[in-house]
Amino acid sequence: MTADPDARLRADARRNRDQILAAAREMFAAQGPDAPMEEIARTAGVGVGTLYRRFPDREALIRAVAQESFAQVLDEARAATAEEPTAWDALVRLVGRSHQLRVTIQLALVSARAREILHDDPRTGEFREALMAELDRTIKTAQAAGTMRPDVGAGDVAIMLSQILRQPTDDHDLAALAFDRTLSIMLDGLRTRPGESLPGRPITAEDLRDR
Amino acid sequence: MTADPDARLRADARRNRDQILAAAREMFAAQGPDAPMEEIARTAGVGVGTLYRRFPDREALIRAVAQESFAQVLDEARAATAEEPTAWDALVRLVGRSHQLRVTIQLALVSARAREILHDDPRTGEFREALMAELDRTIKTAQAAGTMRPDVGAGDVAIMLSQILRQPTDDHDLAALAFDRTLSIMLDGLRTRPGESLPGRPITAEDLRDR
Amino acid sequence: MTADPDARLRADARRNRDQILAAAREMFAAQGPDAPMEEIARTAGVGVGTLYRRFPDREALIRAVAQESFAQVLDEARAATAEEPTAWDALVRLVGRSHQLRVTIQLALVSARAREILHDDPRTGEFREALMAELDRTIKTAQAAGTMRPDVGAGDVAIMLSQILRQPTDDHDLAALAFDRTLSIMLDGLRTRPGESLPGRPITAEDLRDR
Amino acid sequence: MTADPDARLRADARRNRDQILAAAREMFAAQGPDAPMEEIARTAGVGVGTLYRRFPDREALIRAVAQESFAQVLDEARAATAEEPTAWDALVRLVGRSHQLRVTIQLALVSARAREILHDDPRTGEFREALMAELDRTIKTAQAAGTMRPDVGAGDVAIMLSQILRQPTDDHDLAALAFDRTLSIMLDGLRTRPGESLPGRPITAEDLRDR
DNA sequence: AATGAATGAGTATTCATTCAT
DNA sequence: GATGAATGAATACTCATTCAT
Repeated sequence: MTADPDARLRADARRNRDQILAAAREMFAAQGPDAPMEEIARTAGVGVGTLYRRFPDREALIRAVAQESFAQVLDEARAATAEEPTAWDALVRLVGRSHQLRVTIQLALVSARAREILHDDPRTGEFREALMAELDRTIKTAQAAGTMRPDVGAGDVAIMLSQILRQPTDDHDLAALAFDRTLSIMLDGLRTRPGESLPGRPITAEDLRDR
Repeated sequence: MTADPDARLRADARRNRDQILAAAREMFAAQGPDAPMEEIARTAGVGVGTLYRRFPDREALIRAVAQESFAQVLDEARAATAEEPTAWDALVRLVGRSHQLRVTIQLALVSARAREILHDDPRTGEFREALMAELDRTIKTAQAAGTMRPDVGAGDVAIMLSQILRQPTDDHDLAALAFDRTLSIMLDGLRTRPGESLPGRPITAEDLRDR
Repeated sequence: MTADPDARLRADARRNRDQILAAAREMFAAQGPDAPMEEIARTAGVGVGTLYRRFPDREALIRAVAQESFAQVLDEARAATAEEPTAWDALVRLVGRSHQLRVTIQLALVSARAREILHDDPRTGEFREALMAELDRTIKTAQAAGTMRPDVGAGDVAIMLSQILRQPTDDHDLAALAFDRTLSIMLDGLRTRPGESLPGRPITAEDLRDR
Repeated sequence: MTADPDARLRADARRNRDQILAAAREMFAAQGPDAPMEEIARTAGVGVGTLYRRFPDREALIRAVAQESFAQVLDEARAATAEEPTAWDALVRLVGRSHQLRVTIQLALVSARAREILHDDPRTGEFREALMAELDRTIKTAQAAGTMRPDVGAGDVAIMLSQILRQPTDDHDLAALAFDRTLSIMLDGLRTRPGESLPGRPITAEDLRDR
C-alpha cells in the first residue's frame, strides 16, 4: 500500500540503495548508460552483489535513476505553476531551473538504449504523461493570455528543451552560459509575434506520447 | 603483371576505403561510434583485416569519418555565402540544408569518446577553424546589415545548431518536422528585435576553439 | 520466559529443519543437487541464514537428504523381508515399491558431485552397508530356493536397480509405465533359467563397498 | 550444397574445431554439460574466443557434440543390420558395441538442460528418428523370427538401453563388467518366453518421438 | 535465534586487435 | 594485399557463504 516499494528496507540497505542511485546518476551522466556496473558499485562503496540485489540488471537501474529524476522535474513544474504569477513566468522558471536536472534528464534521452528501456516502463510513462499535461496546460494558458505565440504546442517546447538541455561542452562555465543564452533566444522566438508563422503544424503532447 | 599494376591496386584500395567510410558513417549514425568493427567491415563488404589495414584503429576511423563530413559542411557553407543574396539568407540556407549532414555531424559531437578523439586531431581542428571563420563572417555581415540581433556571436549560433541537429526521436517524420520548427523558432529568436537583450556576453568562435 | 523455553525452541528448530529437508528434496529432485541455496530456503519458508545455521554448507545438506532417504529404503527393505512369504516376493516388492523413493535415491547417485560428497560420509556408508546386507540375504535365499538364477550377486541387482530407478523421461506417465515394464523384463531375466549363463563373475556387495 | 557446413573451413580452423569438439566431449562426459567453457577451450588448446567463434554459445556446442555422437550410433546400427546374419544378432551387436558411445550418448540424456536444448534441434531430431526407425525394424524382424518376445516395442528397448548406458560407477572396470552383465540379463529378459507377459502396453518409437 | 543484506569469486560472453594463410 | 581465424582482456551477472541487525 506504500507508494515507495523500498520503504521497508533496513536502514543500512536504504543508505546503500541511495548511494548506488547517486553513483549511477553520476556515472551515467559522465559515461552514458553503459558505464561498468562494477565501477558504479565501487563508486557507491558497495560490492557488485549488493548492486544486483537492489537492481536485478542494468535496465532496472536505469529505470530507477530515470524515475527519480523525472519525479523531481514534475515537482519543479508543479511548484512553478503554483507559485508564479503568470503562465509565461512559470514556463520561464521551469525551463531555467531545470538546469540542475539536465544531467539526469539527458540520461533518459541521450542513448538509444536508455530510451528503449524507458519506453515501455509504466512508471516512467506516468511521469511523462503528467509532465506533458502540466506543460500543455501552462502553454495554453500563456497563449490565451497573449504572451506566447499561438502556433506552437507542448511537443514543440518539450523537444526544444530536451535538445537544449544536453551538455554542449565539457567546459561547465561555458555550458552554463550557453544554456542561458540559447534559452533566452528560444524564449524570444516563442513570444507572441504577430505576422510570423511556423512551418508545418504544432507538435502536441500527443505526438510525443509513444516516442 | 599488368603495365600499370599500381593504378589497379590503388583503384581497388580506393574503393575499399570508400566503402569502409560509407559503412562506418551508417553504422556510427545508427549505433554510435562504438559500433563493432567487425560489423562495419561486414557492411562494407570487406574483412576486418582490410579495415585495419586502412585505419589502424577505431580512432583513426572516427577521425576519417569526421573529416569527410566536416569538409562537406564547409563546402556547403562556402556555397551558401557565395550564392545567396544576403548574409541572413546564407545563414538560413546553411542551417536548413545541413539536414543531410546532421547524422555525421552528430557523430562528431554526441559521444564523449568521439569528442575526445577529435579534440586533438589537427586535421579536424583545421576544418573547425575554417567553418567557424565562415560562420563568423556571415553573422557579422548580417548584423551589420541590421537583419540579425547584435548581441549574439558565432559561438552562440554554432552551439544552438549543434544542439538542434541532434536527432530528438527515432520517428523520422516527426524529427524532420521538429527540426524545421525548432529552427524557425530559433531564427525568429535571432532576428533583430530592438529592446531585447541576452544574458551574459556573446559566445564567440574563440570560445569554442578548444572545446 | 516460558517454563520450558528450550522445548519451544526445539520444536521451532525441528520444524524448520524438516521444512528445509523437504524443500531440498523437492529442489534436488527437480534441478539436481546444485539448486540455489537461496531458492531452497525460500521454498522452505525460511531465510538463508537459517538454512546455514542448520546445515553449514551444501554438502551437509546433501548428506542429510541422502541419509533420510536411505533410511526409508532400509525400512522398506526390512518390512518386505519380514512380511512377504518368499524371498523372491520380497525382492519384487522392494524394487516395485521403491517407486516413491526413486527421486531421492536418484539424487544420491546421479550427480558426480553428490556421489563424491556421499562417498566418504560414514553415516551414509552405514546405511549402504545395511541395505546391501539385506539385499544380499534376500538374494541368496531366493537362489537357494531355486527361484533366482545363481550367477548373479547383490551388486548386479543393486546396479541394475540404480540404473532403472533414474527418470528416463520428463513425461511422468510414460516414465512410470517404462519403470514397470523395464523392471518386469529385468525380473524375467533374473529368474532361474537353466542353460543360460552370464559373462564375467557375479558382482557382489563387496564390489560396491567403496564405489 | 555440402552436407557439412564446415567443410570450407581453413585447415587450421578445421583442426581447432575438431579439437574443441573432442575436448567438449571429454569434459561433458566428466563434468556434465555445464563444464566451464574456458576449461573446454584450454583443454582444446585454444582461446575462449576461438571456441565462441565456432560455437556461438554453450547450446550450439552441446548440439554439435550430440549430433556427432548420434551420427556414430546410427552408422553403427546400420552396419549391424547389414552385416549380422539375424536381427537378434544385430540387436546384440548394436547394444554391445555402443559401449564406446556411452559417454556421448549419456550427455544427450543425462542433464535436463541438455535434453531441453536438443529437444527442438531439427538435426538431432532427424538422427533420433532414423535411429528409432532402424531399431524398430530390427525388433520387428526379430519378433517375426520368433527370437524376441512379442510384447515389447522399440521404445521399451530404447529406454532400457539408455538407462543401462549410463555410467553406474567411476570404477571403469567394474562399470564395464556391470554393463556386460546387465545387458545380458536384459537380453535374457527380452528373449521369447511363452507364457510370460509384461504390464501395460508396448512402448513404441512413437511414444518417444517428442520426449 | 532468525533474517536477509553484503560480499566477491566464478563464469559466460563480446569484441578490439593481431597474425597466419 | 585481402581474408578471416585466434587471442585475451573487459564486463555482466549469479550464487555460496558470511555477518550485521
